[in-house]
Amino acid sequence: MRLLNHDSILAGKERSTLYRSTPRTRQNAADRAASIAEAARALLTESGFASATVKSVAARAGCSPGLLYTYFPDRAALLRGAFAHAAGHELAAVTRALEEAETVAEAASGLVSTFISRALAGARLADALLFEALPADVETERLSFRTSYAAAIAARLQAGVDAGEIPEQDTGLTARALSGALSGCLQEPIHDSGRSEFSEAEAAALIADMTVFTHRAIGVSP
Amino acid sequence: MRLLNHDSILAGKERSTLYRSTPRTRQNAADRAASIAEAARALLTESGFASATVKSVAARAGCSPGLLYTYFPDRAALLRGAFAHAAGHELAAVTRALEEAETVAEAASGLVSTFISRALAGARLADALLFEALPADVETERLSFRTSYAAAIAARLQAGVDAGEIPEQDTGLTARALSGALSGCLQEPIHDSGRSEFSEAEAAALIADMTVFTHRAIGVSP
Amino acid sequence: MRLLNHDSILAGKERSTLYRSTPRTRQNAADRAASIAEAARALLTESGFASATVKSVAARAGCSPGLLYTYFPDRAALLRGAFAHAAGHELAAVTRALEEAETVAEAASGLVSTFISRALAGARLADALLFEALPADVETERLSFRTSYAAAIAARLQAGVDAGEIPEQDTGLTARALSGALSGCLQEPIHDSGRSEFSEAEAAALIADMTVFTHRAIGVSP
Amino acid sequence: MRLLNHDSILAGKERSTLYRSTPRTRQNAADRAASIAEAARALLTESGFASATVKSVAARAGCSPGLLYTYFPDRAALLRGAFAHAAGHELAAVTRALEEAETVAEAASGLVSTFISRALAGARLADALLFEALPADVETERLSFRTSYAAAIAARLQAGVDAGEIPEQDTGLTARALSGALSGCLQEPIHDSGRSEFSEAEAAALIADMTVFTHRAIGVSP
DNA sequence: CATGAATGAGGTTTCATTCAT
DNA sequence: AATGAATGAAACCTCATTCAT
Repeated sequence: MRLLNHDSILAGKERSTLYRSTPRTRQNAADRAASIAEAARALLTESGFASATVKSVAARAGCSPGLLYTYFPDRAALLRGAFAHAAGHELAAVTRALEEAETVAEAASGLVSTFISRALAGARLADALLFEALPADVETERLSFRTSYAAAIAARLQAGVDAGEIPEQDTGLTARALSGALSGCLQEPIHDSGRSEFSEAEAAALIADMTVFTHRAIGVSP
Repeated sequence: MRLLNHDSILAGKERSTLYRSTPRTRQNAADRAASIAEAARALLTESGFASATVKSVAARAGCSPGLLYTYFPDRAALLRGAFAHAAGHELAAVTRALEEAETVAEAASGLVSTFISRALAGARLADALLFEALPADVETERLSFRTSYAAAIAARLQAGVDAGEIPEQDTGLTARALSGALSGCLQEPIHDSGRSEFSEAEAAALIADMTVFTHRAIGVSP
Repeated sequence: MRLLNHDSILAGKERSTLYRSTPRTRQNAADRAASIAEAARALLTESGFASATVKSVAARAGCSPGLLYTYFPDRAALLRGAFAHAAGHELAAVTRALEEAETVAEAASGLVSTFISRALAGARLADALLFEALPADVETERLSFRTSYAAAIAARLQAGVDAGEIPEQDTGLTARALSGALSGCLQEPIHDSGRSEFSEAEAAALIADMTVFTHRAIGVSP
Repeated sequence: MRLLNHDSILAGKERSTLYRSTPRTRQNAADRAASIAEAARALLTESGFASATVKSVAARAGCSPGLLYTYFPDRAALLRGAFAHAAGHELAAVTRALEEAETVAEAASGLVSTFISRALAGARLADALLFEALPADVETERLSFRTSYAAAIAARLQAGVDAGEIPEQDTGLTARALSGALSGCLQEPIHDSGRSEFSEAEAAALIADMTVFTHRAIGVSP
């Protein structure tokens, strides 16, 4: 499966440096970059993008604002990096769930339960990833991740179609619709309600209903 | 059916500055407010929210920046008003399509074809309403409209359930998922592709596929 | 006794008018001007100068902002007028007390008790007149009234000197000092404490102490 | 003697922007803050508060407008700081004069001569500190300094009372009245006359007369 | 006389980014 | 490699004043 290379964002800019690039140097640099991205991610998760100013990210990462520009070309790249860092975990979990399933029906179940249960378990992060206002420069990253989700889903659906498990369809379209549907069904509990804790029962009910929706939508025979 | 009262947003602020409220006065005021909201909407549609500064909106509306504050309490309210102005039309069209249909299957078809055909016909506006980054103050309005869409859809679905046309289900959840699915299926053509013109054939194909998706998802028997 | 002509401020600007100036016209005009000044005074008393915008004064006076400029050349004149309107009453009361007294000692007592008791009785107004920040254009009026107070006091003191009741002194200087002292002794109760109600006992104590201060300061033999 | 801590105003805001606080860093920061406050003070003295815009203060201090906000949280704090910077010197001089005197009579003389001679020597500054219109945000600082003057005077008077040098009295009240009297006696020469140069003889005469006033007022036996 | 919508200058404030050290 | 003080462009918003009606 081919994904958009979100990781490239984390690479930041080409670092012109006076120092020869030794393994030690590179390791330190990677550590720094990671600790900065991690600091940004933590701020996002805790209080949203508005609080993630360059200064506050630097403070959180324990370094100066200036140093940050050694690792990221500008603020947008930093925030995209932080977004990708967090969203990448989610995408990986969903991708794993899709790949582990034997049938397309199981894959759909796995997709729904993985997506929803992780979102409810980390509601604050999910809110940031799915619903919060983003700077225009970062919104592109969100849309790019939606595309990646759709691609992962489409690939699995296509395998299902090829295996005759589900009807012929534009699997790309179905996948984009499903990706949107999963997001749409979470707005009320995660964003509107303002809650951040959810019981197992709530999660189970939501997952059950959305699984039915998804199975029907892709044409799994009951 | 009860919708969130988005129109109230257009009312702007309490106009304590108007000393006496004559019909003539009110009409002029309403005209001005509408022309300002329209200018903002045009700017959004053409070049996104970032370009909609108070100054540029005023210039576009042919008045001074200060006058905006007679009709809107602050910039966020102005932009919310512009968003609501545009989004309200779309919501009304969709609501009409839902209400005119006799069966729930027809309602679903109407929903899908109305939503998609209007979006493809006004792709730039649809992009602004559905995908572009919004200031945090305005994003709330987008989410509020999503809720209104879901409410309109849920009401029609529930009627279908009550009439025995579709299976028992949490119609609120199904509606939110569908609302998200419709949005999700448009990202690629409307936002990612960068195109703003679409052929009838393209629209028809998309509508056809999404209608199948929707009918399956809500459980309309084939 | 000659006072600065504070009333001239109330005259506002020369009113060029298309109408012949009949007695009726003049009366109406005077009424309007007075009602506007009164509205401004009321706003000052209730909520200070910051709240006395041209618009709010007009609203309070039941007329349009534009009309206000028929009677006052600009906002500063309006506020000076309102200040003079209120301060003039106080000055008149003090002047009366000074003039009614037979001896300079009684005059001093009358000055102190009139000034303080009126200030405590109308603490909100006194705060505005004595302590609140004023626009630079209006502050001149406050200083001008201080001069008028000093002039009234000086005249009475000079009579006392001439009558041999108190020692030779620069009565102008003594008067200015006393005027400042009266203001100074009220800052704590009227402004700092934030209170607006004072018991008779409090007033009596303050008056008693300040009377002693004043008698000593001007040299009334005990 | 406990004074209100006006110096805290100069501290500006919590400088959370300074990452590590080294002695070198602190000294530089203090220098900058002082140079900005000094620029503001100079502007006030020369042309009043209205001219002390953030931009002009920055220009005078030789830095950018934005930098001011590193040292002061907002414009009002900056102006309060500048006011306190200047007023603090005056208060310190007066306090010193009060403390150096052996008897309460000498203290009163020292108070009067210090206050008046310094005011006449720096008439433009004195005008700004005592009489000029101030923004509401800064006027609070002026009133706070009046309170501090009164406190310093009251403490010395109370010592005089305790030593039996002057009669029993509410020394707090007497002090507030004296503080007001000193201010009141300077309005004519410093503000109304528009002059900024005064001869030794003028100063001596004013001081002599006010010393008599003050001695009488507090009850020093002749 | 009276209205009140319209003007528009100008101030404060934020924060991503740079660069001398 | 690291610092963090300094920059400076923009944006929002207020409100005294005017003028067409």
